[in-house]
Amino acid sequence: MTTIKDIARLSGYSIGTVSRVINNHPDVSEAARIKVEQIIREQNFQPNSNAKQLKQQSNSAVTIIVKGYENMFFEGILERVQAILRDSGEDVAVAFLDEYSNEVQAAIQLCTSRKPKGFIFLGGNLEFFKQEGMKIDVPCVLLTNTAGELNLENLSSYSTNDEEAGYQVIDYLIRHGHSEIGIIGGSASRIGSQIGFRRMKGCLDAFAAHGIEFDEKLQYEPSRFSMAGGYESVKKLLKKNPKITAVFAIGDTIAIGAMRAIKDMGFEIPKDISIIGYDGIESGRYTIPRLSTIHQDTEILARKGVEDLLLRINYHHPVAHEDIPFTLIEGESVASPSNQ
Amino acid sequence: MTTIKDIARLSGYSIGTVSRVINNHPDVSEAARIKVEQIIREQNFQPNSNAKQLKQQSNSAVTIIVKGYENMFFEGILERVQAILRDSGEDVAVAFLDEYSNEVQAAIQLCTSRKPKGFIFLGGNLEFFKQEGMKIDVPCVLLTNTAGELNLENLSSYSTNDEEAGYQVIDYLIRHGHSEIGIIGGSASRIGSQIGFRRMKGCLDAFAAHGIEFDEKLQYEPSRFSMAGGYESVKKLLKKNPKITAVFAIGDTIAIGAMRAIKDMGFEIPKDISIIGYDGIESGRYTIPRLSTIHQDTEILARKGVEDLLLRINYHHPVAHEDIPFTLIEGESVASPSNQ
DNA sequence: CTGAAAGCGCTTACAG
DNA sequence: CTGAAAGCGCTTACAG
Repeated sequence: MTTIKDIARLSGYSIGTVSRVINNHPDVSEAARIKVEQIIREQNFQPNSNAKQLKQQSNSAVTIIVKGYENMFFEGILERVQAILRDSGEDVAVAFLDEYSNEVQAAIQLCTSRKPKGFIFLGGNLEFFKQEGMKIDVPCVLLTNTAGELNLENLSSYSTNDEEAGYQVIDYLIRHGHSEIGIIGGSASRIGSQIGFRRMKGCLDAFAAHGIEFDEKLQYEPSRFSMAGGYESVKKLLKKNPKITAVFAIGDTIAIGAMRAIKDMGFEIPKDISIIGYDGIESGRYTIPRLSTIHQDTEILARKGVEDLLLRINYHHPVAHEDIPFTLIEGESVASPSNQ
Repeated sequence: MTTIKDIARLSGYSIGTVSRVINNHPDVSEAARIKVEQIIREQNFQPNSNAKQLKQQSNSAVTIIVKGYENMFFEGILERVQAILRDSGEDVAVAFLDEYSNEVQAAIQLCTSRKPKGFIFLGGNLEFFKQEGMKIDVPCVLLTNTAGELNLENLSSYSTNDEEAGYQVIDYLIRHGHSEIGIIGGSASRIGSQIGFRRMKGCLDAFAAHGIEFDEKLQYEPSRFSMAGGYESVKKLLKKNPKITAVFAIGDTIAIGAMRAIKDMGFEIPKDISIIGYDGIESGRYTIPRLSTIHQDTEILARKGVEDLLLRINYHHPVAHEDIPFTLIEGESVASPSNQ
């Protein structure tokens, strides 16, 4: 195997100088840089990352923590994040966690055993970060949830403005003539740290703005972020409240499960029941009928998240919290209620 | 940070002995083992994996190479493989590759730069493995394709019997009264190394067994393993051959895209056109109508693959090639042709 | 700008 | 069964 020693010997420079060239140190002569780079290319030399990391006291891998299995939206982001990271020469480790597990504790443990350079969280509960987020001693980025109010020195976040989007969804449904609107998804707890809560908050504002009442008991049903979750929760919801004419599923994965349940209950979408999702996943463009939804830009989310993390790992940039744009996509799953 | 040095000091034994305890070496006294293990527990000590791997000349991470973006079947396996590997205490790195890229070359490169312990391939082209598979110097497992005939010393494989399953699919459609059957998916090349080809082979046998002709020009259309691919390919197929009454998509992801296209062309499923997929992904149970398909057991696939890899990494077990069972799931997407 | 050298935290012959 | 020591391939003060 070719090591830095070989490159040193072959180039006529010392190991130290070769190392400096590899790491783009400024204090290297042009001549040395050119010569060393040439030899590296000739030998197709790859520095041993274990040795490098041993010195630098960190593992090369950026770890992506995905909260929830079979959440298709996260799968899409994961693919992009991984690809961008790889193009930047970074190693990528992945850990899938249950939707309800403590991702911060998992990260803390990984810090001592694997020493990753940084974390990207796909989904996260702010409550966990508030409790012991600072125990994670490497840069973190939270995607699809806002952590601005936590003000942690090691946590950036990028997400759509969930509140604003929630508002637009309900406003959109109301403008289509719906007044008995159901909402599914998220956990029932009112901690305010869950993504579902922020979307819900926007919904409530929209109901209030239109002077329409919203009875959580009769119009809300919690659900896991899965198709099975959506299937069960919408069934419960429509059974306990047959007056509902439109459903907002706070994730497309949930919405797709719900569509199937609505169909199984004998209703037509959107004639009998309208449904709108959130995320804008690829699958939603192929459902029958096509799913109306709030589209989050996966590409921007992934790119901003990785860029932020790398700048903080390599150049100690400060944390940032940014909204990324969203658009309401009109599919075929929303219509005016037929009894109008 | 606690290092092996601290454990040595605290336990009263040398670094060497501590290392032997950690690595379960036989030549350690019972007393030493107990004492050292106690201190390790007290200190919550985690060995530095970089140092370990530097010595052992390998990286801890098992790397999963996923061939193709947005292939929902692979995403499901990925989640399970990652979880099982993590439960075994293994680090997991992931690399998503384009469906048509050379995964073997990618692996060879990773070997020199990252030194993984082993690879799990989700999808793979046998041709690439035949050419330079032996250049990968760590154990490999190929999932969802059979590599038995290649007889490589470093490659195990687990998959359904694609030929048998392909046979059953066509047999099933023919028994439903279809004779003009279209097939979509896979690449047009007849190398015989692609998964599509094996399924196709079984299909051809079934046509022959029933004495029905199959004109590849008029009844086959290649497609990427994506919903967009399925959408486009079935459109082409039905345009060039309007007599088709049933379509076999060799992957559920393709099938879901195709269903949407069929609908957009003004046909009803299964009244006008029947469709059947392959894989048995979760999403197929929520489509409208539900997708009929060949179900591969993700759990078994993931578990066998990981088990095999670990046994070969740790105990130098021999390679294996095994068929895993499949079942034809009758959804709602296949009916008898209406003009019968 | 460059080189010699210490040291990161481990593993593993070697000697006893 | 145990310890002392070399060495894995790098990075980085330090000295010049």
